[in-house]
Amino acid sequence: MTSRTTAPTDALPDEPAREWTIAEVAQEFGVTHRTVRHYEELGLISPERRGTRRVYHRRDRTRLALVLRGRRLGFPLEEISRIVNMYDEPPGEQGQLAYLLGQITDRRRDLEQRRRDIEDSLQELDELERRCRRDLSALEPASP
Amino acid sequence: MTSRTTAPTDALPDEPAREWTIAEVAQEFGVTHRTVRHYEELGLISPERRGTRRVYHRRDRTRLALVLRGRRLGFPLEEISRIVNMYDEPPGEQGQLAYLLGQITDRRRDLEQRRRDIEDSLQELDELERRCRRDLSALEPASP
DNA sequence: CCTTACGTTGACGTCAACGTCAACCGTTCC
DNA sequence: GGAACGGTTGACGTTGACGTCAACGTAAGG
Repeated sequence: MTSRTTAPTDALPDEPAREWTIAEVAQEFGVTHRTVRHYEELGLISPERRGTRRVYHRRDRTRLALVLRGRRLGFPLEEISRIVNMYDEPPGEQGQLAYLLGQITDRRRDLEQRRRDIEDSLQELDELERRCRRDLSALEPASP
Repeated sequence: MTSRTTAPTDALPDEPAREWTIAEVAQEFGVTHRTVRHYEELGLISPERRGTRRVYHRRDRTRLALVLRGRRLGFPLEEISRIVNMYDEPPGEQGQLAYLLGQITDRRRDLEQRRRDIEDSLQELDELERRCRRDLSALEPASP
C-alpha cells in the first residue's frame, strides 16, 4: 500500500520461491500483457515455460522493474536491453570487464546530463510558480 | 567551447538582434533541418517568414533549447508543447492561473520521480563498477 | 460435457518522430 | 545567363513501441 500500483519491489523472506502468471505481473507493474510479451520478444525478460504457459519468477520481476525504470527515463528498449544485461553477466575476462567499465562511464555521463536537465527544469518551474502566485495575488488581494 | 555542439544558450549583448537561418540553428543545436521544420509543424517554434524563407530569432532558439531539453528527458513532443507554452503565455485570469499551478505541480511530481529513478540508477552503476573493478583486480594483482 | 476464464500465437494496425526524395524557387557569383 | 547553393513544399517511408483482433489451447467448475 506504499505506492499506487502496489510497488512490487518486494523480496519477502516468507515466500521462498513464488511464481506469477502474466496477468499478475502485468497488473502489479501497471502494464498490459502485450507489453510484457513484447519485452520478452526483445529478450528483456525470459520467463520459464511450463508447457505453453509463461511462469514468472523474482528474477523476471527484478528485470522488469529495471526495464520500466529505464522506460520512465525515456531510454529506448534496445539500450535498456544492453543495460539490464550488464547487470547479470558472469564476471567475464579482462576485455569484457574493460568494455563494461566503459559502458558504465557512458551511462553515468548520460544520467548526469539528465539530472542536470531535471534540476534546471525544476528551477524554472519554481520561477514560473512564483510569477504565477504573484500574478494571482495581484488579482485578489484578500482570499475570498 | 564548453560543450560538444557549441552550446547555443547564449545571449551576447553585443549582437543586438541577430537572426539565423535554418541551417545555422540546425547545426548549432545538433539536429537536422527536417527536425526543425517538424517542430514548427507541431507549433513548437514559429520563426518569422521573410518571403518564403524562415528567419530565426533568439526567441526561437530559446524555445528550441527548451524543446531539446525535454526531448533529452524523454518527454513526448505534445507534452513538451504544453510545457513550453506554459512559459510565455500572458498572465491570464484567475482560472487560467489556477490551472497553470496545477500543471506545475504535476510536472514537478514527474520530474522528481525521474530524479529518484536517476539517483537509483547511478547508485546501482556505482555498485556495478565496484564489483567490476574487484573482479578485474582479482585477475591481475599487479598492473602489467 | 459445456461454458468460462485465462493464456498463447501470429499478424496486421497505429502513432510519434522524424528520414528521405523529388521537384521547385530565388540569390549570387563567375 | 547559367550553374551552384541554400531554402521550401509536399509526400511517402521507416522505426520503435506497443494496440488490437482472430483463432485457438487448456484447466477448472458446475
